[in-house]
Amino acid sequence: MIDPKILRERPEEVLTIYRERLFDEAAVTTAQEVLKVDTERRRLLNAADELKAKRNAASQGIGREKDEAKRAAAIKEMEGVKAEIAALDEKLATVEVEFERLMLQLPNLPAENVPTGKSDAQNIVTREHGEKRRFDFQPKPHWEIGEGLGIIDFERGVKISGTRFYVLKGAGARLQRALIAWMIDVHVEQGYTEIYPPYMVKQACLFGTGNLPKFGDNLYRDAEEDFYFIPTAEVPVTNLYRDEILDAESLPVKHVAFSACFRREKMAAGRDTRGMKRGHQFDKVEMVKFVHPSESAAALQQLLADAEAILKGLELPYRVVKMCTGDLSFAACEKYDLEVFAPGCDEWLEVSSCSNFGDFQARRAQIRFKSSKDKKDKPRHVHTLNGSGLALPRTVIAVLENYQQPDGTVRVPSVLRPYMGGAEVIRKDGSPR
RNA sequence: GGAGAGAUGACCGAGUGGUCGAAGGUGCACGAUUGGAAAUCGUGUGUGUCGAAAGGCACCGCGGGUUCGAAUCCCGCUCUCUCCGCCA
Repeated sequence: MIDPKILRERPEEVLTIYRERLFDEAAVTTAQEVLKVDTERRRLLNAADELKAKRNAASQGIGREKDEAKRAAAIKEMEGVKAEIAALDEKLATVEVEFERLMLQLPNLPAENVPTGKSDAQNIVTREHGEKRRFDFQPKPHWEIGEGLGIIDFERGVKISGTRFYVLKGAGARLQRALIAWMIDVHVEQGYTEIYPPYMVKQACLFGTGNLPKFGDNLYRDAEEDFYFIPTAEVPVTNLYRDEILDAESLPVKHVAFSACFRREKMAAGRDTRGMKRGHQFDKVEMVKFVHPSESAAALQQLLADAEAILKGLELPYRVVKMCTGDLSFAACEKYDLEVFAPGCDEWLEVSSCSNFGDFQARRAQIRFKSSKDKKDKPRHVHTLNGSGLALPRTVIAVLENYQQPDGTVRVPSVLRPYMGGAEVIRKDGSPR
């Protein structure tokens, strides 16, 4: 949620940003409605508060009044006031619900340094790292490598769960598990505290991170109870401190969490159906930070570097892409993607997305901080950031495709060998078919 | 799933219709005292919202109701604890 005060005090500025930076006319319209509703809201609020002040004063008087006749008269008068208050409160409640509903739909405002652009075409490749490997044979896509080695079973995945599901087996499953364990270890080393979060959360959590109300059609949920399956560990981990006031001295708080992620991918129907690039369920290691507002810009750069350390450790060629305003996600004010090159499918795969949300999520989730030392310090919203470090299936794809050999085997990246029982090469494991 | 008990500020705990945003204690912060500390004494110590300010309003698990007035009464819900059942 953006700060309602900014919208109220500098409406033209906000509208211009929505129109000329985000190219989001729906947001412009919504913001204009918010302004109207807000004016009405404050009018009703002031009127109701005034009457309540009158009632409270009178009620105290009634409590002290000994004269029965005067007492009865005062009560009689207050009955009228009571009805007026009830009427105003009812209107106010309606207006407040509307205000909230609209505010939750407004996207975050981009940071100043975010380039203006309408689509991903205006994104900027900030830097590239590592050379694309030169092959003296035709590199295969991961689905061929995986099936050849008997470590990915697409057919059975579809049989038991349907399209967009696959099964990892033997060294394939182990490779993924090795990556998870190693990545978490790296991030812990970087100062992140490991979290094992619930994979199912209450609806309020999704409003907190900004997935709801706008993106509900990408979420799985329990039909009977208030449970949503998390689309990313960002949701439970960010909500860890929902409705809390953190000690300013404890910032920055840095967490790393591994979790399965569940996404309906309805919007992307038909896209990336081949291989394991886009599934309904995938694993991801996620970093989440809660920082002082003055430090979030630097914290984003560090977060990016922390994610990049994984790709560097794996010795995979990657590039850093800075999102332009039009490609920024709903809740982010600044965002970078990390794309790894997969020579088999011959494309850059997005394996990480590192975002600074400013106070947007903190405002929705009411995550604040205050100094425990300085008594005059008022609670303020923290800034939240998160970034994948990294998304698993695509990292597995990149490893398989970049480390493949002409005979169909795959070398194990050296950092993973200790996590793979010392194995240096993945060979055909003798699958039952 | 069945039965019972409970939910008040950072924490403990009082409060069963009126000056209660909430006694008392602990903790914490600042000050006094001290060579320094402990002990002691004093002062202070929630959040949100509206307002230029003065100040107002709201919040005692959550939501509704009764009343001129609700932390206190009524209804619904959630959560926690104990016992039983079941289970990884």
